[in-house]
Amino acid sequence: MLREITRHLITLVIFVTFQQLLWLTLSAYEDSLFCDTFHSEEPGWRECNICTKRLHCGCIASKFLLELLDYGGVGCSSCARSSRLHSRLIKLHVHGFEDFGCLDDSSESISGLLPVPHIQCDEIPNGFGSLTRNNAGDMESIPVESTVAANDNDEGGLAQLCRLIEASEPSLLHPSERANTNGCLGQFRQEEIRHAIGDIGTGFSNMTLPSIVSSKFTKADNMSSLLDMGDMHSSLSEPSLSMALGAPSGTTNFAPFPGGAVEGREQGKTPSSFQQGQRSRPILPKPSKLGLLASSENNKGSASELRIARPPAEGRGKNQLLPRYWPRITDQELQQLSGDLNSNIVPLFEKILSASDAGRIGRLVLPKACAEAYFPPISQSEGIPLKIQDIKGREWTFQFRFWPNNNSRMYVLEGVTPCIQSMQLKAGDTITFSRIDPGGKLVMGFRKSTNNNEDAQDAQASGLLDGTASGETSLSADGYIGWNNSENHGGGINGDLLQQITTPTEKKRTRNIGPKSKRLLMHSEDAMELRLTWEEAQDLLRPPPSVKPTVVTIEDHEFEEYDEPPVFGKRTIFTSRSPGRQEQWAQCDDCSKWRKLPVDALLPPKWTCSENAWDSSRCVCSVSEEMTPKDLDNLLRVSKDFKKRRILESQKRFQDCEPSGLDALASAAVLGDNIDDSGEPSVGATTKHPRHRPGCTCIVCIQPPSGKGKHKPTCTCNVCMTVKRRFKTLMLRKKKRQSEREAETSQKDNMDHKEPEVNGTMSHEALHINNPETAVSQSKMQTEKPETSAGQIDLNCHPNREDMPLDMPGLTTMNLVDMGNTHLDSYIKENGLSSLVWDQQGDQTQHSGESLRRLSDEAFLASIGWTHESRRD
DNA sequence: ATGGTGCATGTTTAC
DNA sequence: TAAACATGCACCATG
Repeated sequence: MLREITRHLITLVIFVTFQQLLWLTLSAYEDSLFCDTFHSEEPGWRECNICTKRLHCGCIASKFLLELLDYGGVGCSSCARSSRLHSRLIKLHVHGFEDFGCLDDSSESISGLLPVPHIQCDEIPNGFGSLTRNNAGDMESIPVESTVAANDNDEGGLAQLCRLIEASEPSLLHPSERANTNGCLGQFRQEEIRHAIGDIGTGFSNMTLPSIVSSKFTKADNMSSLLDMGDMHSSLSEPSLSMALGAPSGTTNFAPFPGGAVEGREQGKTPSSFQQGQRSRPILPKPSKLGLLASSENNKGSASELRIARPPAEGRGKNQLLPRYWPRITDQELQQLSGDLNSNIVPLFEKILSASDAGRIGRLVLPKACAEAYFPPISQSEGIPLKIQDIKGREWTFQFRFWPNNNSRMYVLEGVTPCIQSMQLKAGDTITFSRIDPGGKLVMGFRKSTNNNEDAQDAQASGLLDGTASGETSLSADGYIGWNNSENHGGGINGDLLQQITTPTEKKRTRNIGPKSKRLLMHSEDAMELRLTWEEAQDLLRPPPSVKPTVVTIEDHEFEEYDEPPVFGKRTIFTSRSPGRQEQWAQCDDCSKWRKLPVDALLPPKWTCSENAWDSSRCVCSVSEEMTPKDLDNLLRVSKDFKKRRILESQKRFQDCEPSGLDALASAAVLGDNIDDSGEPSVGATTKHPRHRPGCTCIVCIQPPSGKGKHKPTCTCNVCMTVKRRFKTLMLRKKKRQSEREAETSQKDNMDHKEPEVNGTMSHEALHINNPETAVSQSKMQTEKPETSAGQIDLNCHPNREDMPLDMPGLTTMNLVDMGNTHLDSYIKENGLSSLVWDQQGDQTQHSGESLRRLSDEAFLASIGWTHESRRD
């Protein structure tokens, strides 16, 4: 690590030193600067085609081992290996930069070549390239724009260089190195790095082809290979090249901007660009992340399609359009589209769908500038219906409107859900808007992001879905305006060529990553998964080992407080095969055998038989299980029942403390909330579980101590009101279900008596009792289908219970239990199960006893209107 | 209970 | 720092 840092620092110093020397030397030449387009007038001198400034290449070469080439470019004066390249590339071959791979003649990389595209005369002093390494490990150069280099004086060369390296090759520096670098320089702000990225990216975006070429054609001095590859990619690259270079596009119908890309604020910043653009000067749009995208996409491989952000077409206020909304359509796509539609397609803008855009609300937020530029003007908030044709020719009518927002407007397209769904778009995909000329008909298309959701989320969370989001991989050529692969109309585009790979480093910048953004996109499935995982985790929480809790007594109630966070423990199950005797069982991680443990045993996350300190006879995996498989099945089932019974026991404890009916309900609610019905193994036998910590806002913790007389029937505290409200709701719901069920039952009776009531709830209960296996599965079903469960339980309720007043003073847990048992007895007798008698002492066989207890538990829960569903509430 | 609507608000980004 | 924008949320309508 240290060596790496040192190596980089040395490299930086050398690099900067060289840069400073170059600067000084070039400055000495004053007007003798060179351009990327120059011609030879006399030996040793080159003159810029544009500004006619002259550069005596020989002097430079002699000092810096550079030389200008007759056919354009700069080569190493010693090896001349990099002497030939595209005329718009200036290549610097710098000795002494072995670290970047130069001077390695055998290297397959572009080592040591510093193509500096579009260098203009006034850029040369700062126009030094830094190196980056593309995905394939090839070396590429990244031009340093004047804006960055201008800071050189402020930050110092080293800082700039570090920044450039950082920006151009985030992976080059290890994070720690990065930190060190930042630290030592003390002035590297992420912001600046970001700008550097943008700057560099812009350069790339404008040198798309050259950069690719230079990176791909490792024998860069081999013009033939360049040409060969150029032929191979000519269809792809040339149009983009022409676009990128700002040359008048003769190969595309897309030429809607008289001023090219240099417009708006760009004009002010690069005034010469416009002029030069008239002379086939490269377009130098404002540095933007877009450029980074282009560059990143350009890095993706030799066969990458070049998706260049196009400056917007003419429109109102088009000058204010952010580059992120610039349409990125390849000329190839454009040509194909125009051909397919037999018209001239004018890309207007595009937008990456946000979660809310793609959501069910059906509102697509339009970029304000885009909406005002390309959509009809609207003065009323209600807006106007806007017809937009999709790529299948279907015409959609959206409501184009706006909302007042902070003295501004927020434009939306309403009613886009059907369209979005028909295109099967999701957050992260890009929707595009184009115009068909003549006629001005609006057309919408899309580009699918083949990345998964999390990528989109990443990008979204990190604010990268603004054009730099690289979720748009595998961009279909047809897809720009909606021709997805399945609907490919042909066009001879090799899909493979369009595969684009995104590097993580391009996706994620140091900014906006992490919890800073609260807008993490979480899809429902993910949220559900997370929730379940969280719940599972909750069940596995254990008090921190070897940490004694601080017992705080508040109004006669003891609360355990832990200074340490809880720890995860191994899942165990609790059961009570005989009355009053609780057991804990754990499964060995090695042999999967179940071992019995003391109830109070807490296991680490990983536990094996060898750690079974409580049973020396079963402390090795080779020893058989204590239980038969059948017992094991029962055990698992009983475990679930045990959990439910704990509810009863806890409620009994509350009842012993003279609880009111509300207390019982509240207690049930609390327990129900905390003890899920999932049948999952429970934590140790303590109700003061460690999850309740200071600051916890769960219902247990916010509830005032419910000691004696704390909650009277007339109490209107939040807890009581909540419980009352919930109870009332449950009763109403229950009553409704009851009536529905009665109607259903009577209807069934009238219809058919032949078919046994297999699907009826009673049969289910009977099966529970007669068939333990079924009982287990059914029990599981109950867990998974709370509604069904509730339905079953309802049959056990006392008919009069429906009218039971909420505040009935006599409503105690014991009453409820009694009622439940009464109902159960009735139910059993009614169903011919009189042989199975509820035995409080547990003298029954294990199966029936547990089943009955379970039924009793369920009956109790039902009797208080407490269903799985309500517990989840 | 669910979904639509309009607006408010917090976050991000560009200047 | 202000504008833009993504999303939250209250309110209302509907089933």
